[in-house]
Amino acid sequence: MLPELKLQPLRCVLAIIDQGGFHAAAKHLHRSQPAISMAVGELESRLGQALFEKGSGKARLTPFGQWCEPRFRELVAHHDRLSRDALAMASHQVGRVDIAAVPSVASRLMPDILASFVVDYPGIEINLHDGNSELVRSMVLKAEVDLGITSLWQAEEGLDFTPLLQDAVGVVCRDDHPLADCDPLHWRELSGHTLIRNGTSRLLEGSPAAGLLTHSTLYVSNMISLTAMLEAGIGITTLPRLAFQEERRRLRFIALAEPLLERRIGLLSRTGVSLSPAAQAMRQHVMARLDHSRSR
Amino acid sequence: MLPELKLQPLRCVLAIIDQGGFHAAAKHLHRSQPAISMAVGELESRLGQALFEKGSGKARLTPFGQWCEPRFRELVAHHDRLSRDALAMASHQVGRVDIAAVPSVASRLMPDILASFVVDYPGIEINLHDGNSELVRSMVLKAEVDLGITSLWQAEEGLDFTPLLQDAVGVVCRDDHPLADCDPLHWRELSGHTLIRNGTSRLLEGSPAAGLLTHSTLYVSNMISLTAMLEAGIGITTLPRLAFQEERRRLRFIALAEPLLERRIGLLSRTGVSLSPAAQAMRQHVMARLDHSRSR
DNA sequence: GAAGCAAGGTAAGATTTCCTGATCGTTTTA
DNA sequence: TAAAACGATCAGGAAATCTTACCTTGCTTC
Repeated sequence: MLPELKLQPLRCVLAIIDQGGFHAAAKHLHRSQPAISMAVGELESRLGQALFEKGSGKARLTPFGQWCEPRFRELVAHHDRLSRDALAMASHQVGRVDIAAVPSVASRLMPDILASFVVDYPGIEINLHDGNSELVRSMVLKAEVDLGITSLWQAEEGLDFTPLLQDAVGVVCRDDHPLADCDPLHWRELSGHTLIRNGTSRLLEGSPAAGLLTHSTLYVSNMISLTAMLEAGIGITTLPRLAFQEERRRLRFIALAEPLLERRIGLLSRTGVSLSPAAQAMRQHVMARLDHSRSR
Repeated sequence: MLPELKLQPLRCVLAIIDQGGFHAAAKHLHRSQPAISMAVGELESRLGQALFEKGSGKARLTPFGQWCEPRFRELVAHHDRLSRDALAMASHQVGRVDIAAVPSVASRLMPDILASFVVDYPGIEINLHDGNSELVRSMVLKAEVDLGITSLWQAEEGLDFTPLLQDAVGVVCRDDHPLADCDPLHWRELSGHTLIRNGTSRLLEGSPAAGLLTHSTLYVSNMISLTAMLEAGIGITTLPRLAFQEERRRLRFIALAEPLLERRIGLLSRTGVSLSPAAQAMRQHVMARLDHSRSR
């Protein structure tokens, strides 16, 4: 019913108009002149009306051609805009990526990573959320974010986990604490000290040190509160190294040698759906940066 | 640089989405399933990103595909709209035609002609101007109208004249005038009577009756004024039959037998530029109608 | 759990589309 | 009046595109 107006003949018509003739249009489009002639002829027969005046030496539009010209121009422009946008989207020049990361990663690793990312991909909009690993997991699962950076307790249906780095658990205490100079540290040396649990304490579960948790009566989830309590000398806590704020002068981080507890931090994404081009770029960038930083 | 997004593959993508699978889309588009597969594959490689998830049994969009879908739909819709509009324009279903006609034609012939035209072409907008033959000529020449219906004194560069009908000049007088019952009439019988000239009087120029004009001291261009003066018995005038308002009971039209003066009324259009589709339809319609009315 | 079915992908051949090079008629230019 | 430029036409060939036939995979069914 409707004739299919291919874009190439429309471009021919516009080129003839703009360049002022069939020959000029042919040169401009890198085609031979007969190709232009035939494309226009085909289009005209499809529409049932001539676009250019016949018989006269020069190429001049018919009234119908004049009516068509701006509309052809519009359609071609629309196509070109879409083509450009789609290509930009596909080639990671524009787009949007939503990431969720646990606070330690968000504050310690992401600044550098994102700083270099925005240099490489200045057109991509980035949204960074932070929350505990459970929140990150659920945001990825519900597709609220494209990527998560977190530790995963166990493999799960629908989630793909790519390990990035190992983060060793250690003890944090004030610099005047009796433990402050014991390095390396065995878990048994902790017994008898006041242990403040926090969101990462479940890393101890299943290890020989798990028993320490049962004797702890303090639980603080907020990192700022926790730091303040440690600085006040109220007790000690366990933290992965990445979660320890090194700029706290009065606090010490002492690696736990026995047992050696590590959380595996990695990239979390949904299986099944592939990533948006922007998210692909981000994923690749994160992996490259962390591989790079690990190797040096 | 920019990839050429052909419309057919875009239609394939939309059909797959709408029909829920490659096979269904193939049936819907009357193609074989591999054709769909290959078209999509071609498009994906052109964009550098997959539109559909690979490996899974069903056809599901990637995030990039979801981004593309509404845009593809828009572009295809834009194309279809243009295709439909252009076809409607080309096939005289819509459009606009501007006509100028001399008053006699505009009031005596055009009503019937336009009445049947709007039945055949309900979508075409018509603009009818009227004015004396000089104005009609100039409007056509300046492309202010597509067509003119008038008498033309002489052929002119840039104007194409197609005769439609002959309009005999006669004398108009009140029914109690001495000439009222003289039929046929010779121009010499007019001498001695008060002659009121009007816009059509120049038809007498170059004829044996031209001398009458020099003895006339009255000129009235407005037809209503002229009619009133004739009905008041002030004098007589000459008019083409078409310009004579037959519904004036007190006025008579007497054909001039010697000399037989006729104006040729015809279609005026510009040479060089072809007519808009709507004007083509109008031109054809006018010619058909007047041929028809002349033959009966 | 093997058979059957339906999904999409792949390969080879045929068809259509599209482009090129040569040539012609007409119009404009020198 | 000759020369040049423009657009149309034709035959041949290259490229895209479609079809038929067959394969692989995943799910259903008995």
